[in-house]
Amino acid sequence: MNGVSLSPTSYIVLGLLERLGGGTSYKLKQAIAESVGNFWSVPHSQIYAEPDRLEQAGLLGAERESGGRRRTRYTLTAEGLAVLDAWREAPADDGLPELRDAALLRLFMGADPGPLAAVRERAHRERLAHYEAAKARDDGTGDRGPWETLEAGIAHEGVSVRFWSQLAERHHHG
Amino acid sequence: MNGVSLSPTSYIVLGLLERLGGGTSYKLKQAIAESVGNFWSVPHSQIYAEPDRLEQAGLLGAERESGGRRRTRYTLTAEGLAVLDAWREAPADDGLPELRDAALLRLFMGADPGPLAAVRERAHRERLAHYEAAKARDDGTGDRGPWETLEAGIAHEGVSVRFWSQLAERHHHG
DNA sequence: CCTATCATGTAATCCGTTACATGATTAT
DNA sequence: ATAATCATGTAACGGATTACATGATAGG
Repeated sequence: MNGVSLSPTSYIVLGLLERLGGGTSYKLKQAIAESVGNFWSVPHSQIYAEPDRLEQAGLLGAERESGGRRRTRYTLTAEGLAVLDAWREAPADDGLPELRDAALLRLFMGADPGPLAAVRERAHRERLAHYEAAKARDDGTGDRGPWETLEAGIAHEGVSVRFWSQLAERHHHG
Repeated sequence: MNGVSLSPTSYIVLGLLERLGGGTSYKLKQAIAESVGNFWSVPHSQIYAEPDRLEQAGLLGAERESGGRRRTRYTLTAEGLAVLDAWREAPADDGLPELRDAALLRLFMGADPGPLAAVRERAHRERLAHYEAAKARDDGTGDRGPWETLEAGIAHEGVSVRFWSQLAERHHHG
């Protein structure tokens, strides 16, 4: 029982390395960008720093190239897999998420809703379209997890579009 | 034009101090807890640290008690108000928010949806009820901003309840 | 009076943001 | 060859998280 405390970023790294069967930080970066990054992004400097920490903790093994690109390839250790499994099976004691929407913050603090709503409506419509395209490309044969979270994303983008478009309507002639 | 770069936390402090007409960090803490903190919380240590920074930057004035509780009372300076106004009037160039829901992360990474969904459905229902109670208490005479953001919160909690309850249904017998 | 909770901060550490830097490929 | 972009990191800084600490006030 070593007491390393792991962050969501840690589990993203562990989980994707499991799915990919190991890989470099750059590989992770790509994998995040097109999947989990849609609802939980990780800056690329962290994608290089975090596997290092996990290696120190014994959850990853690393092989470093000496020549060429000198890249480092990480793989899950048995302990890393155990930790990942334990996290998946643990009771979900996470706190509820917050919206943390900077546009809502401006609105709350008294910004003019008109321009704000117009900009946000467009942006959310685009993201919604992007998610729906991704869903259309999905043939349903892969893991369930990513598919479910995509559904969640679509649902939330839907209400965002409705919220901002209604707000825009109430303010576009005033 | 001094180049202090302000964070969302900064604007929360500035905006609430404007609304409250000045106050101590503890007063801010309470004000955040019952309003903007619902979608953008700030840890209490930051609520003590941030006004200090803003004072250094000349955006707040501070009066420190010498006896008793030795508390510090902050007020907006003219420059602070100008900065707050500029932010409210600026084009909304903020990036879209991310869900960053730890339960979605577990789901994505392969956790069993059943227990997860049951727990989250309950939690979101409670928060939804809490928001709706707050809405019922609102007599509509106050600022629009908080009311609009409350609407946004209700809408998002609604889809969260639907998402997790549907997921729970699909998994509660198997 | 004693204890619990309110009120008010400070400190250590860690993580995220941003910027810097540079070697490898690919395209022209 | 040269330029562009891909790939792979490092470093500095600041803000967030977490823990520690302690003086006031209220309730019993």
